[in-house]
Amino acid sequence: MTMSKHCNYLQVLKRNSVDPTPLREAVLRSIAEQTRPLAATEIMAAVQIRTSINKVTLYRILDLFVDKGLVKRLSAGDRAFRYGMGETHHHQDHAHFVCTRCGVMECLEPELFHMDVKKLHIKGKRIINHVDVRFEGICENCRE
Amino acid sequence: MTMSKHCNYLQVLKRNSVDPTPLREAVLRSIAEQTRPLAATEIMAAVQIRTSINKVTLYRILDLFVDKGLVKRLSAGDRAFRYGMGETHHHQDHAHFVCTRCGVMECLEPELFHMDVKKLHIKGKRIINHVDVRFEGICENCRE
DNA sequence: TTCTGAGTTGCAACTCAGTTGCATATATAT
DNA sequence: ATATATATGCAACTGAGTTGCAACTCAGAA
Repeated sequence: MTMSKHCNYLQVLKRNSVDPTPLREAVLRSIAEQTRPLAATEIMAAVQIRTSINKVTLYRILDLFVDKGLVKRLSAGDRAFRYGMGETHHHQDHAHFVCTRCGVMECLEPELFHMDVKKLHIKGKRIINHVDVRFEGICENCRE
Repeated sequence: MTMSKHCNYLQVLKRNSVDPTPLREAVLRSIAEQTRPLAATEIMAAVQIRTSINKVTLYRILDLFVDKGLVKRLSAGDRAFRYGMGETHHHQDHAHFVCTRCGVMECLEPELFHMDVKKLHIKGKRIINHVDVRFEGICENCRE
C-alpha cells in the first residue's frame, strides 16, 4: 500500500487538479507513506514533525483530497474517520480490517479479498458507485 | 426487516438477558418497527412520541442492546451511528446501502447480497468475527 | 412494614472530532 | 503595482456521544 519515497507528490497533486502547496504535499506524503489508513490526529502529528499546520487547514486539505478522489475517507466503527490513499496505479481498491480490541485499522491485500462493483447486480433502481467492506475481529498483536 | 407489531418485546428483552423496563421496550420497539437502521436522534424522536426519555438513558440502552447483540451499531459514513436489529430468527444478516445525496441508510434484502464470514479465508493470524458491507450510491428517491 | 441495595433514570457538564466565520497571508493575473 | 482569487490561521461553535453523581424504583431481608 506504501507509495515509493521517491514519488513526486507535487506531480500527483497536479495530476489530480489540486494546487500544490507545501502543506498539501506534507499531508499527502503522510498518508501515502503508511501501510494503514490514519485518523486526522495521527496525520496531524505526522505532519507536525516537519512543518506546523493548523487543524482546520488539515481538515480542509483532507476534504479537498477526498473530493478529488485522491484520498478515501473510511469509517473504522469509532467516531474518528481514517484517511487512506484512493485508487491509483499504486493503490488498488481493497477491503479493511478493524481490531475491536485496540481499534487499529489495517488494509487487506487486494488479492485477499476483492469485489468488483461493476459485476454486482443489486436489484432495485439504486445507482451503486462504491462498496466498502470492513472486517472486524482481533488483530495479530492483540492475540499475543 | 420489520418485526411484527404483535411481537412481545418484553419477551425478547428477557430472552436476551436484559431487564425489561418500559423505556427499553419503547427503544426496542422503535428500532424493530423500521425497515432501515435509525440514528440515535431518530430513535429519540420516535420514543418521545409516546414516552419521555433522556438522551443519556437512550445511549445507555443502545450500548446495552449492542452489548447483548440485540442491536447492531452501523456506520453510515457520516458522524452518527445507525442502530438496526441484530441477527435473530426475524432478522438475518444483510448488507446496507447509503445514499451519498440524502444520507439515508437502507437495508438490502439478504438474498440480494450475502457473505458468510465462516467461509472466508483471510490469510494472516487475525481472528475475523464479522464483516460489514456498505454500498454507496444514489437511492431511488434522489434519482427522481 | 420499613429498610436496605442493586439496578435504572435524569441532569449538568464534559469530550472529541470536525466546522464556521472571518481575518490575514500568499499567489496569480492585469 | 494593484486587483482578485486561493490558502492558511485563529477563536468560537456544533453535534454526537460520555461521565459523574444524585434521585428514583423495586425485590428481598429484617
